[in-house]
Amino acid sequence: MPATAQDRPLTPAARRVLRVASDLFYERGITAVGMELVAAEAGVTKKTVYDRFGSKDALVMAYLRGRDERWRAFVDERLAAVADPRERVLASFDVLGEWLAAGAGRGCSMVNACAELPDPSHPVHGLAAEQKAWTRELYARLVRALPGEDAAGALAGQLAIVHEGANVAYSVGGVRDAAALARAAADAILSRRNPPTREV
Amino acid sequence: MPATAQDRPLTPAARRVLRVASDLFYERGITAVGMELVAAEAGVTKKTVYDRFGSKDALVMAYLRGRDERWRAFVDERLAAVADPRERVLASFDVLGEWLAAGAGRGCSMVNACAELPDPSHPVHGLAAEQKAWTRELYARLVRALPGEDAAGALAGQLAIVHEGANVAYSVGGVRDAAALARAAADAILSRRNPPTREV
DNA sequence: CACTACCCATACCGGTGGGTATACTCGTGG
DNA sequence: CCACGAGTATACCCACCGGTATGGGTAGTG
Repeated sequence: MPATAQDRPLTPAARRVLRVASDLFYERGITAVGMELVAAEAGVTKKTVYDRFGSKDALVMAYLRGRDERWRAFVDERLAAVADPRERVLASFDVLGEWLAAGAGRGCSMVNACAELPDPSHPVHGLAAEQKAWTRELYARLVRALPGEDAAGALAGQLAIVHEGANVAYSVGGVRDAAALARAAADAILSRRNPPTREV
Repeated sequence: MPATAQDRPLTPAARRVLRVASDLFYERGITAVGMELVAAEAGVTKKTVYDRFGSKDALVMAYLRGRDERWRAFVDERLAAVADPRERVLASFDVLGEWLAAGAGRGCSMVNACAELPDPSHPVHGLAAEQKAWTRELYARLVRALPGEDAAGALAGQLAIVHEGANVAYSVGGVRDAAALARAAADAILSRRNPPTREV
């Protein structure tokens, strides 16, 4: 394991740097934000930033990992409160809607990062793929909890696509009710082989 | 109208520049590709590039407009060959699959451009929003052709989201059969209120 | 006490990138 | 015949950016 990936708890200054960098990278873009700005905004010297994180790439990875962690925790927490398996699938889109409304309307940080750092060998792409796989796995788990569902893989793939699409439609297309539309789409997808109890 | 938006036919050198720039911007990213490289790759001087296009932003806009035009023409041509209204909606996802397979796996140029140029006042965002609106309108038209469909708007929004999601799932998530999954999702969405003739 | 971890301040370097300036060539059409 | 549009070639400017270097300060701890 490379020494860059320190698992030691972050120092106070490093926490400030990471918090500021996360906001700046997400809202203004990774390439558009220089290390000088990050340091200044965090009330810290550039040297401190490089002492703690080593490089801009490493700071970017920390930013993306942190955001992803917060997102997963948010989803897990919200979905745990929903009992009905079918409703839990649909609730995931309400969660997305909440997340989108709370954010800066800049869409998925992973998608943005992949667009900004197009080199496929950049670690960002691995992280993004992993994140998308997590989403598919999430839906696979949720779908398997439905009564008598067999083709969990295909269904999960479809739901993940709807999920992704809502994100883009909201941020790039300006579709304010993207999450609601996505929920409706998911409802239709589920109703195909797995109609809600007592539907017409 | 600003003088920058010249409608005069492009000179041969300008065409070469635009073609080369389109490939480079799409495959390596807008920010990562400098004007010097574009000029060199097109066998042209930087001065020529600036004489023809005025600025990098203008060249980027021309690139995006051209790509969008090609995409729309491709869709229109392919869909015109499909007679059945319902099948035509589904065929739009086959068209997307073909387009994705032929491309460099770098996803939607509009989404990428918005990620790379996050300033909301940048003209790219307007263009991207317009493009997404076109997609929704496309699906609205296709849906209105279905027998007895009333809620065309909501359906079109859902289909557009699926469309967008397939694009992202393919390029960022590495889901090779994203288009097929999207088609299946669209089928489910349509079957909700508009089942195919003679279904179980 | 000395050592280490953490942090501040400032200056610097090499590379790159968007954009401009100057001066010359060549073909075409009024 | 000459003016003009298109293009070549080269050099240049300036700003910014990732990253480094040096050097000093303070608090906790064995």
